[in-house]
Amino acid sequence: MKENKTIGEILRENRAKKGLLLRHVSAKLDIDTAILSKIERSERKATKEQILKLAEIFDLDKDDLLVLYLSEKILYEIKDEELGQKALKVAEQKMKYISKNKSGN
Amino acid sequence: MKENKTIGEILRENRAKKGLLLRHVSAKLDIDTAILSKIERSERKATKEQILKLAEIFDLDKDDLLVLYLSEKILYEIKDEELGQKALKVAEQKMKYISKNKSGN
DNA sequence: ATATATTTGACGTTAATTGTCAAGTGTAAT
DNA sequence: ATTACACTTGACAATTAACGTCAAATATAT
Repeated sequence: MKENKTIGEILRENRAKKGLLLRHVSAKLDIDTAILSKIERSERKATKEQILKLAEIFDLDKDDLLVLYLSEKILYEIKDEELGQKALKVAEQKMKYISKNKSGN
Repeated sequence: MKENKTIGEILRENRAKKGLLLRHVSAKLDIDTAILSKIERSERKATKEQILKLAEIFDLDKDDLLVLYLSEKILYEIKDEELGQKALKVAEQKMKYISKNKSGN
């Protein structure tokens, strides 16, 4: 039973839970409501900074939200690629290799 | 015993193996030698089209090279992120979920 | 020293991202 | 049915990043 909501869906749910309007939240982000609307409907991507602010606004765990955000960014890169799955696995391998060989490890 | 060459290193090795100069290969790609030089030293990313041409030029398996290319693109997205590993895993989960729910599956 | 191959960095151009704005749609209450 | 409000949509502008050229600098070999 895996959850599989988009970050946009999560943002919208949390905004509703707090009883906030697009207007309120977008003001805090200092952007037009139009953009926030699009972010919530996955029509646009948020910036990292916006994600961090949103985590604050909704009292969500920043790391959790960031992980979700980054995973969507990754998927965006390979969404139209046949070889996406394989590329992901190779990326993981490389990542492990890199962190193994980090100084101070 | 994992190989861990960059795509740039692979390209340079293969160019050497064929005894070709930057000039020769870059001409086929229709770009300046400067760019190819940078690609080989991982200072620039190639485009997908360039990767496909390079696979042809060096008689390499296109899928293999593309997977490598995509994996580097993915890593590029998260290279400075603490949460990169986690994001990759989540991306893989999502990816599986997506392909499960594809039509004609 | 010349010649050739590669590298470097300053600089355009193009394309993608991020945003605004104004008009449009949906919904609920008067 | 018109007013009011929340949200959505699409055309457009501004900013940033990607992609390229070019000419000068550096290396390497003859």
